[in-house]
Amino acid sequence: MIIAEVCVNVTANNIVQNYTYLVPERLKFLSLGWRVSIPFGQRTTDGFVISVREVDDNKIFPFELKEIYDVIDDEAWFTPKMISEAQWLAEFYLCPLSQTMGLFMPGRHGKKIETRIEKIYKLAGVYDAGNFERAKAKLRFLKILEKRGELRTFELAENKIPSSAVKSLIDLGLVEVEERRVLRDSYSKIRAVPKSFELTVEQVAAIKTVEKFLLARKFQGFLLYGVTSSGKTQVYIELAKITRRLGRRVIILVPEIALTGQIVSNFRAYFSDVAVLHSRLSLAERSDTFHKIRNGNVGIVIGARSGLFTPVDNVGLIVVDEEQDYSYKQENAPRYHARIVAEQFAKFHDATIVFGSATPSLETFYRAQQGELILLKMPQRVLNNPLPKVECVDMRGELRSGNREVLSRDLYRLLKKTLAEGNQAIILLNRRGWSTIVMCRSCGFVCVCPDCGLPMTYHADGHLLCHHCEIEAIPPEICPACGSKHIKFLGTGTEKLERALRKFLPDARAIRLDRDSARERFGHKKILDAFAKHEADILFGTQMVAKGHDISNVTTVGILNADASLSFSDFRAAELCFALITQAAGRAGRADLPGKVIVQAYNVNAPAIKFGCAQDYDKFYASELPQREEIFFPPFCRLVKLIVMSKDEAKAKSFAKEIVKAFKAEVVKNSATRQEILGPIKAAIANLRGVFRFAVLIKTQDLSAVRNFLRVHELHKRTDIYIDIDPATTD
DNA sequence: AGCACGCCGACT
DNA sequence: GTCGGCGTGCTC
Repeated sequence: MIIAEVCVNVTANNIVQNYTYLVPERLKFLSLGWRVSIPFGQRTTDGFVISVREVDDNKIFPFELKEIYDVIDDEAWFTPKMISEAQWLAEFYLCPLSQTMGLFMPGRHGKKIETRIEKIYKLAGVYDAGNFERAKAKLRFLKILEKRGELRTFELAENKIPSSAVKSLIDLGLVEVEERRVLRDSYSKIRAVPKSFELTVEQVAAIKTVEKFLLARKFQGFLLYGVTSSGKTQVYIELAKITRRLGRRVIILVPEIALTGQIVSNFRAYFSDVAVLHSRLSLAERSDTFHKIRNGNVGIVIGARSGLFTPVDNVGLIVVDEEQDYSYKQENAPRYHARIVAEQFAKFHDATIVFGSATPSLETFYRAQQGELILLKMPQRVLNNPLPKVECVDMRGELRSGNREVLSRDLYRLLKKTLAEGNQAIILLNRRGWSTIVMCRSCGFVCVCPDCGLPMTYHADGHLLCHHCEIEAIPPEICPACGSKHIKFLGTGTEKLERALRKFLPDARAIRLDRDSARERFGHKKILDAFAKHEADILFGTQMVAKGHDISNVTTVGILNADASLSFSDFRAAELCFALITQAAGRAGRADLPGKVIVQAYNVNAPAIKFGCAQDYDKFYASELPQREEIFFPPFCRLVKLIVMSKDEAKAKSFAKEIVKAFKAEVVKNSATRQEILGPIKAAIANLRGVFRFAVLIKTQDLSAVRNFLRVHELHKRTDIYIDIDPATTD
């Protein structure tokens, strides 16, 4: 008899092993990678075949074998490579295999996705026109087929050919039908023409260095550290060309959907076999794209972090663009970081990996300094565009001189000048909504989300909105805590900025780009396209405005509340702040139109602001690194965050304390390398829907020792703990 | 995760 | 006496 090891697709931390099923005779073609529907306990669910083998009919199992019901797809969904990658992910992130296998599917559960089939009609024999003198439609159909070779279903109507004519010609054997699968692809229309230009000396040098390793087909990592507009994309394209010439494939990762448009059209100008993958595609589209990749018809996969999880094989090059970007981190389980995963996958493929950034993460730059990654520098902008001039405005000074507005006087004047000259401006304010905090002036009460406890943002539509849970509430007129009427709306979001722009620059055409204004599918693209076509003078909004687009008329960039993020206790706050300023500033100016940037901040002496304004990454890095070393944080250690949950606050806390105690006794004491454990502290979201949450932070130089500890105590199997390896935040 | 089994409180 | 609360344990 034939039995199969099946990974059962139920999301439960305590189901870690695979289950054995009997393969019925009619499914004996089954092999590894097929998705199947199976009985499991009292219900039916889906599962993934991990292996199939023949065993003796008399073999007895310590449990009752059940039969696989059926297959889900028409072909094996997972390739062997996908399965081994999923297995590695499950080991690394300490989560069930079913969860990591799920990353490689278009939806959470294996559901058959209907394929779209179209019929192709072809001439099947020689016809005698004389027989069709009175059958005009039939004759027309035959003539078109003769001329064009084939006709597709939707073209029948265009040519006014009735289905009756088609049917009778098929019956006569003069026309044959072929069914062909249609592959849906909403990016198929994007195309661009290669621009003619010469590569810079730095670009050529970078390409030559990487080329050697591409040819050797050995794993090697690179950091392409190039200032904004230094032409990193063109380097990726040239490297992709080399990789394709070697017959190998390419994965390009970009942080967000908003970015993919630009890079997709850049690549489409050079390659015809580009597939695009990100989480906003429809299930059907994703499924079709997988089919195309599985059958080897794709040479280049461009995607957000989920672009890693496709059937693409024989990969020679992986690019992680804007590697410092935190949208590479998945916040829900499995909590992977695409930068880490990409590097491991590159090793599996003996591929070259290139991390690209103008403001590398401290982790990556440190690795380059240590020689783990080869550093490729591109300090010059293409066409020798000068970097824009950056001026920092101290908003405390503005306040003192009586300006309580959102815009400083300098920025206001600069905007007026920019518009008068017919140029465009970008303004970054990294908070959406109207007021970022609603507070009682009498007692200090702050309106918080009933679900997660984080402060709620007031929106211009009159609602309070939790930016974490998307829950809406009505702002109170009197304080629910003390009954006072002094409710104040504090802090500035993009909606309040919008009013300020309309008030002070009434003639300017300004469009807002944030999650609210770009909610619809391809919403970002519409707004950015409109701005690129100069249908607006000012583009303002959250960090989306700073990312991945080049608009040549932009001469002015304003960054408001640049230091707002510095008030968070997060150890990465300075790094994120610096990166955002540099990125936004990089949007300004071109060769004949020098750019100007105004950074508004309260704490103008903070290194992130100072070096951000100087656009000096090296100095920022030099000032930040020793501090990280002193407090023992990445890049000097790896972080593992545990969140312990319970409806009983005391229980959660005491359990978290037990973990800390055990870790100190078993790991910190016995380890040859440095390990620390902090906490428990109340998590940033201290209570989620009645469940109390405590955070424990492990700082380690030996991840596998930590993993081992968690496994020994079976903490990864528990439903009341979650484990986050390389977390984005520490609480 | 689900679903069943099991052991204690308030109802026709 | 039973209906149903959710704690515990298992699923090939």
